[in-house]
Amino acid sequence: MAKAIPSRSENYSEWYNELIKKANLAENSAVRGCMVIKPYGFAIWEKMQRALDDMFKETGHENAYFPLFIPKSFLSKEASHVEGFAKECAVVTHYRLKNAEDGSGVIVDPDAKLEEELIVRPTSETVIWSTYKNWIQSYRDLPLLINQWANVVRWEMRTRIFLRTTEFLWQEGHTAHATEAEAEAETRQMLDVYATFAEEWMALPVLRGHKTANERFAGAVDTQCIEALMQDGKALQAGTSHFLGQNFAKAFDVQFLSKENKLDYVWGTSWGVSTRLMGALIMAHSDDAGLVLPPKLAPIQVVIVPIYRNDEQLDALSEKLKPLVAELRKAGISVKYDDSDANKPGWKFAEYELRGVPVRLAMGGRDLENGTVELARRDLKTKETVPFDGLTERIKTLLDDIQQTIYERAKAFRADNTFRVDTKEEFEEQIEKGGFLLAHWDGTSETEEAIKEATKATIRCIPFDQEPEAGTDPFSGKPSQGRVVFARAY
RNA sequence: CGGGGUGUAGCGCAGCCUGGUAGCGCGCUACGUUCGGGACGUAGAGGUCGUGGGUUCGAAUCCCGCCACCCCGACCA
Repeated sequence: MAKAIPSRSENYSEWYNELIKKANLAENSAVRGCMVIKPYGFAIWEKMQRALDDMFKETGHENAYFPLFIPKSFLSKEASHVEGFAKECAVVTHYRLKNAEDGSGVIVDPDAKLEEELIVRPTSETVIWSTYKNWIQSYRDLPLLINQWANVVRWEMRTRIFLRTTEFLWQEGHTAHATEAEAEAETRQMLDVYATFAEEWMALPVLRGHKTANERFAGAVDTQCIEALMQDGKALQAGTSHFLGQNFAKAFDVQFLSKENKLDYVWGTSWGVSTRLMGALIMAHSDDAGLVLPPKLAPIQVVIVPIYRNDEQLDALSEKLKPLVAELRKAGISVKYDDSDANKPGWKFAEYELRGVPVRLAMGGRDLENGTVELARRDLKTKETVPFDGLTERIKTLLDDIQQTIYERAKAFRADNTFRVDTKEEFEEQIEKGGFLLAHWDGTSETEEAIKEATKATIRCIPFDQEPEAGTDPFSGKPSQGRVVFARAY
């Protein structure tokens, strides 16, 4: 047991950190708060990117790229936007280094001070809207549907690998529309894209809803989000979509001539998901033996382990297994055939469990005689001996089943950890245990703040499917029209 | 930014209190035996003890500064 990780119940954060390291997803870097994403981890991110990118394209978006640096003056054009991000911006002040006179190394050349300082983008609304001003003149230029894949920097006080790093990777969509209704529809459409991606690809059930004013994106009129529940009972915001109204259009003077020859400001949206999704993926499904990956995002879907005593046996197994590898690949399944002599089968079994490979196929001398293989599934940790013939179909079905089972399991977990609470006492007791709390809220920021102060819980969202229900806020005693979702969050 | 903890071989740690030849386990290399749930033997390689100063005949060990990382809180995707 050379590579065991701590259990979730022992220490959830240590389990999370160790799992990421041991499964070769990522590691901390020489730079504070920044991570190195390792090949295995990046392969998962690439699969996420691919799936999302396809969905963006299907909904009519195009990719582009805008600069890493933002002139300081841009950021201050939208008042609430700058207020939201000012505290966490990295600033470039100089453009040259030189050797120190005393030979102690390189120093910043004081003569190379930038006239206008540059901000490393914490998000790109400002630089993009300053560009849109030039791109948009007429209603014929609209809608403008752009996405970019990029890195951003937010100087956070406390970082946590994948969940909150100083630099992270993401995509940010930025669209401009002729009408308010169209921009609102776009905001909702992209949130639904995220929800579909989370549920169908990540096997992660999510709640969809609006953020409260407190939790809203700096510069947005409305922020919509998908919220997921992690195994430790904490909530995680997995994606956001913002209706920007005409805020950025006005800040950057982006106007267009309508069909009626009237000049008006365009309506905007922006939406994003980040490498934080990796954290969500890990925390939602994995267990004490390691990662559990949904087949649709697993870099390796099937690992094949031959069990042999000598070269002759390996040759005999390979002769049987290599055509299977080819057949599985032809069926679009990613397969690793691990015939390396470096480790014993038992070691390999543990290793691939740690790395979350959904299906393991083992074949030894006995199987060869019987025309069978051993098929093991990572999600349930069960295994069965099955006929060699018809394996490709069987594995395809199995992968689908695993994808479904992981999703259902996460959904059941969420159902078991969602509670309707009606009194302050119930609320305070339950929030300590974790989970989503459905409680009445009087709609005021003051009460929301007070609840956060008292319980560390925030309103994760006002669900789209909120049922109208008369009640009273358990904290303020004031009337409420419906329940919102509270939780402690990452 | 507050509170706590840790920095010694690739990884995990002991040694520090009480200064005196830098150690253990895993991993790594070679060879042999093994191989159906994290194998074993033999022989090896590998460390300016985070960093800068100080005390001392002598510092991983004592003193001061700095840096980094982790955990817990306040801010955030």
